[in-house]
Amino acid sequence: MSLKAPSHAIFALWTGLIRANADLQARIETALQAKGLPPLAWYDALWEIEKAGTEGIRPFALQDRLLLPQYGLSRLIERLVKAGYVERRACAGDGRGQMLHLTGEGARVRAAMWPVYETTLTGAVEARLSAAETVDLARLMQRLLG
Amino acid sequence: MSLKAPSHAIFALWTGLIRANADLQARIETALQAKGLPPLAWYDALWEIEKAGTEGIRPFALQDRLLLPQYGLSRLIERLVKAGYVERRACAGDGRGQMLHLTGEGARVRAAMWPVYETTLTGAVEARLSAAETVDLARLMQRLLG
DNA sequence: GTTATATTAATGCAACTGCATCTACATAGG
DNA sequence: CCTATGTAGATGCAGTTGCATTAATATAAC
Repeated sequence: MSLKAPSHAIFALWTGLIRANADLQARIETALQAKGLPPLAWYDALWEIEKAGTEGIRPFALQDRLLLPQYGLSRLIERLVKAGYVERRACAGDGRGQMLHLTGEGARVRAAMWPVYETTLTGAVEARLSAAETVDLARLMQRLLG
Repeated sequence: MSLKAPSHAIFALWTGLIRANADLQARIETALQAKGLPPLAWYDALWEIEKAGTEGIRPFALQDRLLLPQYGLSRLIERLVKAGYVERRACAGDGRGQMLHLTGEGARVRAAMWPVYETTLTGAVEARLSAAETVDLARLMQRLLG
């Protein structure tokens, strides 16, 4: 039978998690901001909408993927629309709903964000972890998520 | 010489980090809120101030430990003072500064938060990771932090 | 069809955050 | 002493978030 982890190990994990998250997030946001690009949260939304293609996608379907509450998503979409990156279209078959579509400008901005996002993140991780450690850490993190 | 981790492993790590952080944070905040206790951010501040004892502590000294910007800390302290959990006292030798002290009520609330915090966090982690995995994960996270 | 319940999305309001700036005091250089 | 620069902390404002509620439509029960 397995022993329980001592509380201090769990708290070391927890504080490490918080700090690593804050550190990486800050690096990415700073890099994006330095290039005059939108915040990271927009990237994920634009990407999910872009993947939906000509079909479009319903807001409620984005909710789980984006880890946002309903009103948070509603307002994020509102901003994306106002910025001209996303279009709302009526939803055939459900009068309550809407289909979201990426505009050309939205695609352009998403594409511009990607290399900044990617190089900042991989740069920061590779500076500190070997390939093997990265894989191990990713695997353990998945286990932590159940 | 070591190989670079493939980008997908780094992104798996990154999304795992975000989700694990959000998941644990949400559990703790929910548990605290369910007991009518203040948010998690208050705990750390109260605890640091409590550790400072009768000496008290200067706000700028809390900044690094609490991972807050200067104005964020200023306002957190403002709320803690208004709630009656913290006292500001004049700072001998530096007219700009102040010394922060925990009140009895502050200590009581901090103490009430602890078991909720602790059991929620350890419960969530122990449900998914063995002791060995927890230690490994904590160690790798430290490495990620440089 | 009518009523009850559920789902999609938006919104009023208060609290909170980020950014830039400001005030007050401290320290250094002349 | 006086001025210049640095540091501690607060704050105005605009933008964002959380919570609760609302509006509109859909589905289920009768």
